[in-house]
Amino acid sequence: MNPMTAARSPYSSPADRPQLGLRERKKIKTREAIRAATYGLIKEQGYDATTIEQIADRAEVSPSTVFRYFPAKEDIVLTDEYDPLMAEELRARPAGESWIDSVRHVMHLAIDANNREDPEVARMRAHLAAQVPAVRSRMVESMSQTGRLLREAIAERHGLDPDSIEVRVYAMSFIGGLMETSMYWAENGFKGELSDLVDRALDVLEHGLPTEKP
Amino acid sequence: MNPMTAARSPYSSPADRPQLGLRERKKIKTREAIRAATYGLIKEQGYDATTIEQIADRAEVSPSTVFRYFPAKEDIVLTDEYDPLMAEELRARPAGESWIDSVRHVMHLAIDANNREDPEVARMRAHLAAQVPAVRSRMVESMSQTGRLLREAIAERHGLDPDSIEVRVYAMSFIGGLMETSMYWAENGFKGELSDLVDRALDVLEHGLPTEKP
DNA sequence: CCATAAAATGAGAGTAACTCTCAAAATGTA
DNA sequence: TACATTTTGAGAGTTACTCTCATTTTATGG
Repeated sequence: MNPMTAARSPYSSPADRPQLGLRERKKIKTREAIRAATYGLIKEQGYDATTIEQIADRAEVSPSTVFRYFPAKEDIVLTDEYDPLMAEELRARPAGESWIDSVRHVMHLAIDANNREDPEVARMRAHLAAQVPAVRSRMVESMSQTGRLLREAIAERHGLDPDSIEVRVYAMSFIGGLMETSMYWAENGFKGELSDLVDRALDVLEHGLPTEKP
Repeated sequence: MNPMTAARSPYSSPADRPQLGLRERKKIKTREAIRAATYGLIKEQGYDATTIEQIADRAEVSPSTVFRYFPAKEDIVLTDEYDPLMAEELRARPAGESWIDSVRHVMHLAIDANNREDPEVARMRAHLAAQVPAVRSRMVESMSQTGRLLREAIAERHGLDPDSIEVRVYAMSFIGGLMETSMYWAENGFKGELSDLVDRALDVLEHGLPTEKP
């Protein structure tokens, strides 16, 4: 599942593209050039002030090419390719483990992988999602997509129909809760560990609100 | 709160604009003309094929005016002005009543009001939200906005900080669950009563998933 | 190594949703 | 009726995105 600030595949180090043809390697380089240009420009000017033309210029490709690699501007900063991996990971968890513990485990995995990759980019994504409606919206869409995988994992565990309203509502309430966790993190200046916030969020999703104020 | 397919204020019948000046009355008429034109065109051609220019033509105003009344195309079909009313209603519920029951009550109120107003439009909104990403996205934004009001009501009831991650996550999980309910309703051809689906959704949000498959 | 197929790129034209500005028209008020 | 205020329309400009087609670049088989 989307760890809310997901980057590339957790296991894709720069070294793992060995016997790819020149064509494929070039494509990867272009993709990364576009992304790097975009992050750079956004850091300098902000999201809205950054145009596709500027991105294309800095990445040394044409605007057409930018759109060939990413369907929309928001996707340049967001796209994560490994949501399916996480869903798989979820399903691979021992059947005896409680649902919440499985989610917790997978979320921690994802966050760790992400931090190992590029913690700054991870924060930038969360920040953009919190600030820019278009980015946030795209992120919600992406997480909802993942929600469909979630449903199946949930349904399997609980012996329910993945298309029942119960499972759908349950899955989406998780998505909503985790999305909000990311927003909270960004809005509060990335204070503390994201994993700790996720733990607190999962507690709420499991048990509801704590009974009394501390 | 957004009853997922909200229309105008539940209490605004055509008769309730009595001693408004000519100016105000005209504005309301223009607003409704734009909306009517939009719904008509969408029904005929679909959302994407309907342009602002066509809408302006049919409503007999200029495109500029359309944008003056609605900030974006999606807002023409969505805008509901009474989310705050629902939040107020929520807070007005007896303090002894359980949180879930309060939400249930208010949701039923909203759905009823909506059905009384224009059930076809209510369905059309849900349908568009399910089909058109831009509309769905705008709806999520709108519900999240409402979420902020929700937080306060929740915090008040539970004696918690409305800005704590716990309350935020809890509120957003409700939003997510109710949003999904609307999608489910639309995707399944509006079969059955929306209120019944909402009840089932709230059960899940309160108690988690049912233990066994029927 | 060369010819040829296949894929990727760039250039350019086109669309549609907005935004801004300014002058004209409609309305309210004295 | 005159004047101030508000609302509207017209038009120009920006930008994200789409489509098409010619050109370049890479892969492949002889």
